[in-house]
Amino acid sequence: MGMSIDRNDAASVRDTGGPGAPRRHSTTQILRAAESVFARNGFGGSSMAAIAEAAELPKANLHYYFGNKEALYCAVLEDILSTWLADADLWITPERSAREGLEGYIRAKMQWTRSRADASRIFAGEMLAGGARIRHFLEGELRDYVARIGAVFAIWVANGSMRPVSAEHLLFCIWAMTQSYADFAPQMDAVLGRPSGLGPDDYGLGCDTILTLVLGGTATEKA
Amino acid sequence: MGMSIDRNDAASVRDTGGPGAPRRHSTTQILRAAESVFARNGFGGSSMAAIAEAAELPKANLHYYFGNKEALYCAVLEDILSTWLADADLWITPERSAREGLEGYIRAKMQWTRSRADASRIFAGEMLAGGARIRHFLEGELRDYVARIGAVFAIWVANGSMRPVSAEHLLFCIWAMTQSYADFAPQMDAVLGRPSGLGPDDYGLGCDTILTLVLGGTATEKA
DNA sequence: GTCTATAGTAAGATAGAC
DNA sequence: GTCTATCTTACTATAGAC
Repeated sequence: MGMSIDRNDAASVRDTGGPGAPRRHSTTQILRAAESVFARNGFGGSSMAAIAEAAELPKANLHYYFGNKEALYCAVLEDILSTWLADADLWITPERSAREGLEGYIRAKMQWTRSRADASRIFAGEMLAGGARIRHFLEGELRDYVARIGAVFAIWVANGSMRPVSAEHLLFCIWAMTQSYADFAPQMDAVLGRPSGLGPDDYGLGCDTILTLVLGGTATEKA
Repeated sequence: MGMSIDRNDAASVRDTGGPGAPRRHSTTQILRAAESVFARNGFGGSSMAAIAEAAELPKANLHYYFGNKEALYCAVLEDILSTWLADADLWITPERSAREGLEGYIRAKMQWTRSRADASRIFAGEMLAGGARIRHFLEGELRDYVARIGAVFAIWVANGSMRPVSAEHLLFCIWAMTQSYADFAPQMDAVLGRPSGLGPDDYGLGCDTILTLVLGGTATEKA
């Protein structure tokens, strides 16, 4: 009467790398396809059939692995949120100066936006929809994260390397600017005349512009 | 064999204020409801039934006035785009200093975001979806608008009231920051602990933060 | 575990009475 | 012009063969 390892229940299978490998392959394939489809069409605008086609898998497999559309969408969201909070604890520390910390954080956020553009779009779409499905994240982890960063900002202000600003609103601004390079990409492509998307130089100039604003607006000469 | 004025074709009826009044009332009602529903659910996630219910009108009336869902959505978009370009020509002028012009422009954009939050969300949603329906706007009017503003920025740089920055990227940043106060409202509500939405003080502090960044990063002492 | 076939439902759109 | 009833399609989800 030990635990059955191979029963037909999606949640129970261990990711051992052996028998779980095909499952891992399928779920990864599905999650990847779902991220791409949800990013463009939002939750309501995406069909399970479209995701199945993008994943090159029969429609029924999606239900086998994730149950229903809502659960699949939430799985995609969870995957995104798990990477969203990275980088701050690395860069926003009392040991660094405001200038050094903010620059590192902004560059890291910009890199996240570039490497995970669809994730950024799904996050934005969920916000437009009211954010009900990530309430626990917004009011819990994210709020704590902002408080933690705010505490470091306060230290930077105290030791004179940062001008006093609202930590919350400064972060809102940084997130808005960096993520807009994914969320509003069509606008930028059109204005800059890049029919096939922005290139490294565009992201570089965009990042420099954000740094100019944030450092110019917050860092002191001492920073 | 003259033109028939009162035939049952939606496009042919003049908006004279007399017989056209009920039509105007219905179309306004529908557009208002559609803006609210599309803002939250995107194009694909919104149903004609939901819009009809919000407009307190039978579903068939929507098709009578707008033909189909796509046309209704585009009508909403057109209405939004027609107000999006306002304010720049008023504030971004060579006669003003960089500081004065940018501050006026940013305050106006922030006011637009507050008064037309759903419009901002629909614009964002269309961008997430790829922006195919507003290509002509992005590549035409918007691009010209950016070029016009860029010319004034160049003058400001030349007369020493502005530090050299990329006009395009600076505008991207300003739009991203101001519009995020509508698009990402749930995030801000959660982080700031405002269950019933941001208040005037929050928008004031947000606007001040944006001004600190933009003016601190671009305006010279001379501005 | 994988896939085909299908049940059940919701959506866009229209016909036709009033 | 307005609204009810309905047609047709597309979607979510599942049953059941393999």
